[in-house]
Amino acid sequence: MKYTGGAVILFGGGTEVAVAQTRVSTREVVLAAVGLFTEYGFERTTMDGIATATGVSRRSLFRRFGSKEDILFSEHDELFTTVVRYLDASPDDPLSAVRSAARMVFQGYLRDPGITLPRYHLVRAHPRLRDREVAMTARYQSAFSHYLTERVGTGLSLASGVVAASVIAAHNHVLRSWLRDPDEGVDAVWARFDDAMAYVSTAARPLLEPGAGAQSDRVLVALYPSGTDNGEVLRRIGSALDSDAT
Amino acid sequence: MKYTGGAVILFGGGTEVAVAQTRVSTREVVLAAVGLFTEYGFERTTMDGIATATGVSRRSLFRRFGSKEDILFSEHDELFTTVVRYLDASPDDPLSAVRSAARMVFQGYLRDPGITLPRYHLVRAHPRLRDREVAMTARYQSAFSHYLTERVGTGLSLASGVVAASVIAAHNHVLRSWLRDPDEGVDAVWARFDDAMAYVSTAARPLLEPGAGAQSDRVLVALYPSGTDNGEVLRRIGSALDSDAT
DNA sequence: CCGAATCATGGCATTCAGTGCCAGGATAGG
DNA sequence: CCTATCCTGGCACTGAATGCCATGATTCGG
Repeated sequence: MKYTGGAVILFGGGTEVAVAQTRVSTREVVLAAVGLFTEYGFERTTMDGIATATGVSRRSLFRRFGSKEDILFSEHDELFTTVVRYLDASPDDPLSAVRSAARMVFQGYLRDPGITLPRYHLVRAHPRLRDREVAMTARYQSAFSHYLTERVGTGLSLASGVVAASVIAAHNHVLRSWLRDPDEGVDAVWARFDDAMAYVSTAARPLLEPGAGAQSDRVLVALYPSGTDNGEVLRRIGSALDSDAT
Repeated sequence: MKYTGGAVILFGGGTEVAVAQTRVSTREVVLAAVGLFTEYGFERTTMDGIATATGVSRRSLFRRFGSKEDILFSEHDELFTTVVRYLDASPDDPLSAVRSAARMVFQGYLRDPGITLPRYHLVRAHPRLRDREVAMTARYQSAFSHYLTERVGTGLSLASGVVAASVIAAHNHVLRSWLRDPDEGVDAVWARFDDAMAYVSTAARPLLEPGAGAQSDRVLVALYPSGTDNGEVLRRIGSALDSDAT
């Protein structure tokens, strides 16, 4: 055994410096792996390479992370469990809770650009990693959907699935734009995120209202320019109701 | 070389019968592989095993399918390209075209229960395969989203993403229920599928209307029980408009 | 009908991810 | 101080995936 504890690694220069400490933290390993991936490509980077670069044995890497891909997404997994716990403990209005949860996920990306940004470029380049990333967001979507179904009733499971998918889609929409252009100001990104969430919430709210699931109910959605006179709106809705009379 | 052409395989009895023909069809290989997977489990089934069971060499299996997982999802890939081609050639109302495309996907599952049903159980059992399945639906969602954005204008890209996600969610909702209980009548399944599509279309349509993207516009969503008198609906909407007056 | 070019196939060797097994050192607990 | 438990690393092995090459099949021009 060469190391009795952790190691701080400097790569890029090729020199490795090991410092005896407690143990190599997960974050250190992830950062080192991300660096190797972006420099040499994902598949051309071997677990042996990561092992020698971090000072953690190949065997221990597999034990702690499970697989080479899992190194890239390990902190993402932690975030997921955090978000799920948060949801389970949310007695609030379900839709608001889901919005907050989505906000936590978004925050998880913004908080750690040193990992999420290079990972984004890796994910774009390798279909395999892309699938993995997609699977992650699908896990969030599934968690949101189950949470909503549980809170608003099983009669609205379809609506819950649609709303969860919409929230995730809006989240990813803003997230991708930031990943493509991370130089945008943080405030501006958050503003666009909140706008997107408000947008999708407005559209989703009525779907989750009690009684909205019954097929015998009717939903009326009217859309009109902001300049339209209220009376004109009422006239149009009235005619729509007449033509839709049962 | 042992075989000059295709092979028809009977497994379960363990006997393999090879018949000289053109070449082992993709479908035959997939069915054989699915049989082995369900019988022995996915990871315990080796490519060597599939090779000997089908009469196709291990090397050719990799060449034709790419990987062990890809054998399971190969016909799914074909369907995807078909759907994308269909979308590209659809000059219709974009939302209707997406609905039709979703219908094609659903049909793709119902048409071939001999593959999709055992695959569903495999996917449920193995997280890795589940990720793969999720990635497939994400590809559809992405294709739908891009198609919608292209047709309704880039100003509605967020709306396109949300609508695509909603359509996929509704599709998957009905699909999963069928996969769980495939004994349900085909007509009933299609009825529920069409209901779900109508449901999500109704909610999605206004999001894609021209001008809906501008923030200065207002959207009014009214929800009321089916028994409500039209006049009462108008009164409620009128009061809502008054309280929302700019 | 035949020769040549192209392509698909199979066999072989190699790399590397992932796992089981075991030994040694660290740590906690009595 | 001794022991039980846990974490780590080394070793060996399976199997997926790929590159290379030879061979057989197919197609096409003559």
